[in-house]
Amino acid sequence: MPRSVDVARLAGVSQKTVSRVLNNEPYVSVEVRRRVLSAADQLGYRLNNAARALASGRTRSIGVVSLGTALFGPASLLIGVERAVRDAGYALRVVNTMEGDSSGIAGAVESLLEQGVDGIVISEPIDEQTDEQTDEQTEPVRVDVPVLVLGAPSAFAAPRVVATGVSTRLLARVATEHLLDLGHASVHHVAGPQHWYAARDRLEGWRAALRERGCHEPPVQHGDWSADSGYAAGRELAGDGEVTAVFAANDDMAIGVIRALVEARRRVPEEVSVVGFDNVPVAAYITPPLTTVRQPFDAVAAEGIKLLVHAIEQPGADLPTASGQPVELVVRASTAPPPRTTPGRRRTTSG
Amino acid sequence: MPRSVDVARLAGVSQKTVSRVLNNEPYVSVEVRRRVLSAADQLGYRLNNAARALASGRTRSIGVVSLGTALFGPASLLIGVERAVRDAGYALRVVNTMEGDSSGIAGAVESLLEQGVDGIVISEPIDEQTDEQTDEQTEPVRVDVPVLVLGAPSAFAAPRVVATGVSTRLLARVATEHLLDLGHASVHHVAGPQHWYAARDRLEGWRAALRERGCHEPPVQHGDWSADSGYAAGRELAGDGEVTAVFAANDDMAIGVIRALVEARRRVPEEVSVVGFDNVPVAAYITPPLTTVRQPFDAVAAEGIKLLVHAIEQPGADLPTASGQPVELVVRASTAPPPRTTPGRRRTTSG
DNA sequence: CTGAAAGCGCTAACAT
DNA sequence: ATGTTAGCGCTTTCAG
Repeated sequence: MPRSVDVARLAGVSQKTVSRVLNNEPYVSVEVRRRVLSAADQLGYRLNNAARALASGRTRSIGVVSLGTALFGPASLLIGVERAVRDAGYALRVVNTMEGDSSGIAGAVESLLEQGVDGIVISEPIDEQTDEQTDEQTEPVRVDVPVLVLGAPSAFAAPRVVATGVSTRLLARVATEHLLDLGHASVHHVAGPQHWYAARDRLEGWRAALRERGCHEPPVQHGDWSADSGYAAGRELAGDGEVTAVFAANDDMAIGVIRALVEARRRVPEEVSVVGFDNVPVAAYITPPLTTVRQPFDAVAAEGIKLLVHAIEQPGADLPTASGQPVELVVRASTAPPPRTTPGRRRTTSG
Repeated sequence: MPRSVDVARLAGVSQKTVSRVLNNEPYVSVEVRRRVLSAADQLGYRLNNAARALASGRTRSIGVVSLGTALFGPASLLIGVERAVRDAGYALRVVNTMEGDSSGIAGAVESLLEQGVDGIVISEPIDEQTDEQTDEQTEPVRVDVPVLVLGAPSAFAAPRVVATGVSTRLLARVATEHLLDLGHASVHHVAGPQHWYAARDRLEGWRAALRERGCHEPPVQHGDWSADSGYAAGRELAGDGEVTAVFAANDDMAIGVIRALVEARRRVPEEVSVVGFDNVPVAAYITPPLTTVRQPFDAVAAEGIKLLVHAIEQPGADLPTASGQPVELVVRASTAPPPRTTPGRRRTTSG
């Protein structure tokens, strides 16, 4: 493996000059730069990042703590993060925390810190297990690099938390209002697992919309993001004659709900409208095509990483460019006005 | 930041002994080990990986070149890879190659090599652009670490390629045979983009099944994995009265196909059967529930990483434990026997 | 079982 | 605009 001294020798310059060229530092003549580059190329020279990191104290890498799930949301967010990190000239290191992991986020952060990262992204964190027995005096990790928390405020206590993701509450609200605007008396909700901030956030958005319109708040169905759980919730809902509109916290659950309704001979959208969340690629092609709201994952990731990199490179004041992403409701065929009912003659199931 | 000498001082031992303890090297008395560990804990000591890498020449990290897509297959594979890598005690670095990337895989590999990785995983590679103008004398990257290619043989020329992923051909074959077994005269295929090895592989599996049974091979429809493209293919297929069975190269496209058929008033599965590929989580909940084949992503990733780590740690002979994964066809409601037709009276659309 | 010395390949400060 | 001198914090010999 050729080292920078080898390049220097071949180019007839000092080793430091090679370093200058490779780091695009100023004060290098064009001629020398050319010679160095050519020598490096000729030798097939590759910079040794470990040495660079050791000497400079910076690794030029960012670590991300992500959920080990192929769910559309987390997966899309990770892709956005990788792209943004790479564009910023950093390398990406990934640690997944499986749900129910004992060490959890703290352990993942610890391992990233040990690897040496200049910044950390915590993507869509879920609440730590606060079981009594797990609490073996877990002293909080000492985090000395900036941390970007994507999708949950205050989920991680660290000195340098730079941004605390997007609120999907507004999106949930828009989804709910869409149904209300169609004339539905109220909207049922199939929520995600409540130890996910994203799930709680959407639930609150739904609740807020209902309150503002003075609508009755029906009991919440709880799912785990899977179509499977949506199906289970849908079976409950299908038995309730009051249900005319359902907002599911993600598209997969919405698909499960629709399936349950269809099996129960409740027509979608004629009898029951369903709205999802995410706009997964197949949303437009299921039957009926699903009305949903699109999440701007790439934009969120890009903006977050911009902030994080800023915090890494200029540890001064940070710019809270909370440039609100546009809300995009995608209306398809799964939503419609409620079935006509003569007021007063409406059959009620609730006691 | 405390260093290992600080720990040594506090524990009253030499710095080398600290190193021994932290690396679980033998020949350290229990008492000394305890003292060192306690001192390290007390100081909040964290090993510096850059220094370790510089001194040892190994980074204990593995790099993965992945596609920047949230498609179920690639995303699932990445998760499996992360898990396996972590279980093996390595860190994971990720570089995505966006489709149509000019530098492509070679560039991604180069950047991983510069970061310093002990091994490289190339996940589901697509063919490099072989356009004339892109061929600017791209000298092949000099790769001096073992490489694991997941999902495509010989896609990357390197001295130490250890394994060359699973063949999905067999799975495609099983899917096709399922339709043939139901009594269909032939099976149409909606293929993935042909610069993906996975797509070609499945196409060949389909073709092999047809050939073996002496079936006529209808023209192939080409998609890009999206439900959108499946829908377009489905519209073509819907217009052809001969079509009674369709095998799509992934579930998303299958969903698109079904949508197109439904819109064209061709009933699934009564008139046309559809089989997908992957067993995405919603497959069971669309209408009709989709028959598909499951891919064992986790097992594939685990086995591949096992091989890679072996190649890294014992650069001797490698064990080709090609322990074939079990094939799993998931039969649901989207497939059924073909509609009854009186021989000779069948309406034909083709000229 | 434990320790001392010698780097790993680079960047950071200070020359020149 | 370029070169010199010190380390960065570990692991690796090699001695005890």
